[in-house]
Amino acid sequence: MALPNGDPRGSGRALSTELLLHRLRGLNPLGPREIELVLSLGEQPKHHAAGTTICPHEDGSPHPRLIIGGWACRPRVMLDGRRQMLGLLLPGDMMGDRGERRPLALNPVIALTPLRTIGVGPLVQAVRTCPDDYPGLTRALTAIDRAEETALLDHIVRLGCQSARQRICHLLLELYQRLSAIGFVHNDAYPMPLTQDTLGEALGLSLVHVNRVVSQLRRERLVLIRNGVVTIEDFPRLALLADRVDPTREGVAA
Amino acid sequence: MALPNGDPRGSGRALSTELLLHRLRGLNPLGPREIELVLSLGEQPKHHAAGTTICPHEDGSPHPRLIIGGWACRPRVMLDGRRQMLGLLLPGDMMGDRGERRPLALNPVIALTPLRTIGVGPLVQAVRTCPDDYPGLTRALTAIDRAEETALLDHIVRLGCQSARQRICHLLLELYQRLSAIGFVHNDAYPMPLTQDTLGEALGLSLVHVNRVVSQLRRERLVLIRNGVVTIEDFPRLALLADRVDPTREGVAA
DNA sequence: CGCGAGCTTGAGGCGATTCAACTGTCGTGG
DNA sequence: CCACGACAGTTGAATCGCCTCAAGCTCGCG
Repeated sequence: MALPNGDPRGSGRALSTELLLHRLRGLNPLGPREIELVLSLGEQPKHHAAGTTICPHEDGSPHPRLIIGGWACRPRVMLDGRRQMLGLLLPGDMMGDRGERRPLALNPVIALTPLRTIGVGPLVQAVRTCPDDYPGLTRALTAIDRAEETALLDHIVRLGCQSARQRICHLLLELYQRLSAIGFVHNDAYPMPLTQDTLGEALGLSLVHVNRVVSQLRRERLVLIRNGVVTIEDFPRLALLADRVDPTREGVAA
Repeated sequence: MALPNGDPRGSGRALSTELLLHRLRGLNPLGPREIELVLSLGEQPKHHAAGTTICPHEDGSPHPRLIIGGWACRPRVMLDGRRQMLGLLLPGDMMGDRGERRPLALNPVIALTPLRTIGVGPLVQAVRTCPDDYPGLTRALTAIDRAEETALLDHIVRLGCQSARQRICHLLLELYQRLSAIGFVHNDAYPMPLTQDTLGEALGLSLVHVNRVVSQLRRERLVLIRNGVVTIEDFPRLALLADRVDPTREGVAA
């Protein structure tokens, strides 16, 4: 059940395709032929150092890759040099060309931690040309697309009409849900390698203010962020404050 | 070349399919078979009063519709009753189901002006089942999808890291470009039926502040907004201020 | 040991919000 | 015909959230 953590070291091609398969099956059940296809691809995994730009999409189409381990972001750079994150990428997310439909894919992706990815070009290609042969994979890839856009919409809500407190809580809850789906949450806690600076770039806040709000949330025992680990301490209050209902967690609170 | 204006009255089925065809051809050249398909659909146009919610997507999938005339928006309602616009819809934009790929389509659409739409369910269906038969239409629909996501990304940039001044200018330029593509711009001016209130809901600003900034922009002779008409008075300065480069207008300035 | 990256804290200022009142312009009905 | 309300825009005053500048802190690491 538990998935190896995000550590990008410790590898082997076999393990990588296993991880890919695990992710896809988590999205949608796959038939034997589909499992066969995934495992037979043998696309070599790649490692990227933190800070590397991976997907500049200068000329041709960079083949789509799926993140196996580590975190990344999609920054948009403004004239004055400031950056606005369009989104955060976690294990199981995709980057690169997806058939001309996603301008999001044209934006650069930068590794925030050491990153491990695996090429899924042939897989995407196969599914695109004959989707009827791979119904489960088709739905799995569609689910990834959908999740990506859902994240964009949530991001707009945060930036558009929430206070710094709300934005931070809202994002932490989103991360909770996304990481929970891929087995990174244990005891209401999950790893969070983002610096407060990067958090600010994602949320449209200054480093200083992020710090103040985060430490206040800690004092109020709502969330605890320490040593790269986020611990949700009061789920109901947090969800209420952030104006975000977790669909997977209806009525869990006493 | 010029397109009839956004007035939703003045109708007839024939004219509506003509408009639909015009929009699609503006996106991508179509072959005779494709033109035939579009004109043969005969989907009845609908009128919606301003303020109407059109696409609540409660139960089944509301068939996709294309906007022929008028403006609409996609609001997301928060707990405290405030609204955040996820986007603005202009003539030529689409709403409703698009094959499970777009969570954006699940959000309600509300008419901001009297609105005229035409159903494109069969068309989308035909293109989806055998895209190879309608390459031009396929590309046209893809272009609509792409434009939608591009707008989302621009929206994030505005909300995330721009001042009120910049946000307003940035949005006005986006509208300029989108309306220009469908023939609504004449002499650097275009119709803009949004109230300052709605503008604020889109940009994450208060009505009062929108007003102040808009009137300052007017005093500085950058843009003029009056009687529902926006006139761009100083393009280069505006683009620089908004940190938005218009790809269709490179080097036009003296 | 000293350095750098990330985190923390204080002081001051600006941008945007809220509350409130006032204007102008419609369409409606007495 | 004018009174009326509804609606959009305008303006002022006070407040607050967040930003910037500026130091100082605490680690881990060469």
